[in-house]
Formats: sequence, structure tokens, C-alpha cells
Amino acid sequence: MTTKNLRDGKETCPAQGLLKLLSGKWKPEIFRLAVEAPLRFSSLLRQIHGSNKQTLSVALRELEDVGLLEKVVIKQKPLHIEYNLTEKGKSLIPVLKQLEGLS
Amino acid sequence: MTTKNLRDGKETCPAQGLLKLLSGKWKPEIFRLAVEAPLRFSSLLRQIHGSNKQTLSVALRELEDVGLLEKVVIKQKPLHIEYNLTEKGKSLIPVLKQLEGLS
DNA sequence: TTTAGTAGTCATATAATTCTGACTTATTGC
DNA sequence: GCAATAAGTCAGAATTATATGACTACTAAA
Repeated sequence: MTTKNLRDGKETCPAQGLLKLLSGKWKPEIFRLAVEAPLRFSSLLRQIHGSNKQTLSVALRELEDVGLLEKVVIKQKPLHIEYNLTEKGKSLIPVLKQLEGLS
Repeated sequence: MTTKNLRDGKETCPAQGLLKLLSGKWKPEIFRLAVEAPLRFSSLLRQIHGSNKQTLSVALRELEDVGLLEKVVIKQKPLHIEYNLTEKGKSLIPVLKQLEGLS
């Protein structure tokens, strides 16, 4: 799922755009971890097995682009960056909980 | 999204499996049409622009495999086949409506 | 038994996504 | 200035998903 595709806006199915927000191999997992605590890149890389920097980096940017996560730069000893859920991101939580309930 | 991937069952995110049910370029659209009325292959092909027999055929089979659609063979003049929502499929409707509400 | 309509399959080609490993940038402390 | 750490980017390879066009199977009516 490219950012281009995320934005091409030719959807005829109203829910499709929102399903796409979490489409891709790792975004649901990234989102779930973001619900639990603010994300940091290196920690994400350690927690998500089988993925890689490139893919996670792109996924984080796309989640940011669609307004589900926001990036916060923390100028500490070694540079730190946090990804936090936005309000829009938080609004998805109950829907995902409902989805879990259906399994 | 292959059937293999749909079934490999290595999810750590509880909602991911269900998000995958409707993953792929055409499944959300197929599902939406199935909510409106029973699906027929040739009609689907006419209604969904930009896709093709092969892809729709695979998507229908996957939706059937995960238990969202059921296939009904109707032995009429020319052979007819209908795809209908299962109970599981119907249970997804309110969740998708909620998703629409978030856009 | 030929023909027409529906619902596909198959082999192959193209496109999109994900992975790998080397390289880059920014910050702080020595 | 130099090393260490975090957070990436980049080019290219591998994998997965989607598209194209030719072909097949089944049914019923003529």
C-alpha cells in the first residue's frame, strides 16, 4: 500500500478508505503497540519480529500521513522520537475492539 | 493477500486477522455489494470496473474460505451461482458502518 | 448435436509490497 | 574533533498481488 494509493481517492466503498488506514502487513500490529504505549523506532524494531527498518519506517510515515499517529521529537542525550496516537487514532480503538469480539 | 497468508495464523494482533478478511484491492467493494444483494459473477464483473475475472474469482473464493460469503448453485436455464452473506458476514456490517462514521 | 449463456480456470505478464544490507544524519559526551 | 547511539534513507532483490487473454465445463433449448 503506497501513500499514493492511500490518497488516490477513487473509492466507491465508503469503508474501504478506512480499512486501508490499517492495511499492510505490519500496520495493525504497529497500531496495537501504539495503543499500549508511545512508540519508539528501535523498540518497535525489536518488538516486531520478521519486519525491517525500511518497511516499518514507511508504515510509520503512512500512519502519520493519514493522521493516526503523530511524531514527537525529544531532544535528549541520544535523539529520541516518539509516535503517539492522535485523537483520530484513539477513535479507532473501540471499532477494533469490536472486531476482536467477532473472532 | 493469498489464502495461505489468510490462514497462517501467526497473528499477534487480535484484530489483524479480521482486518485481513477484507484486505485486498477489491474485497471491501465486493462485500459492500454483497450487503445490498446476492452476488452473481457476471454482474460483479460488470459492476466492478478495473478488475478482472481471475482476481474477482480468487477474492470470492477467499471470502468464502473465511466464512463471510456462501456459494449457492442454482440450476436454471443457464447455470446461475449466487454468493450470499453468511451470519458471520452479516455480523461485520455494523462494524463497517461504524468505520464509515469515522471518516 | 449444435449453439448460446454463465461461470469459471490456466499460464503468463505486470505491478505493488516487503526485505536486505550498506550508508547517512543528528545529537551528546569525551 | 571523534566516538557512540538513535533514527532513519537508499538501491536493488525477492516475494506477493493483480491483470490479460485464451481456453474449459456445465446446462438447457432448438
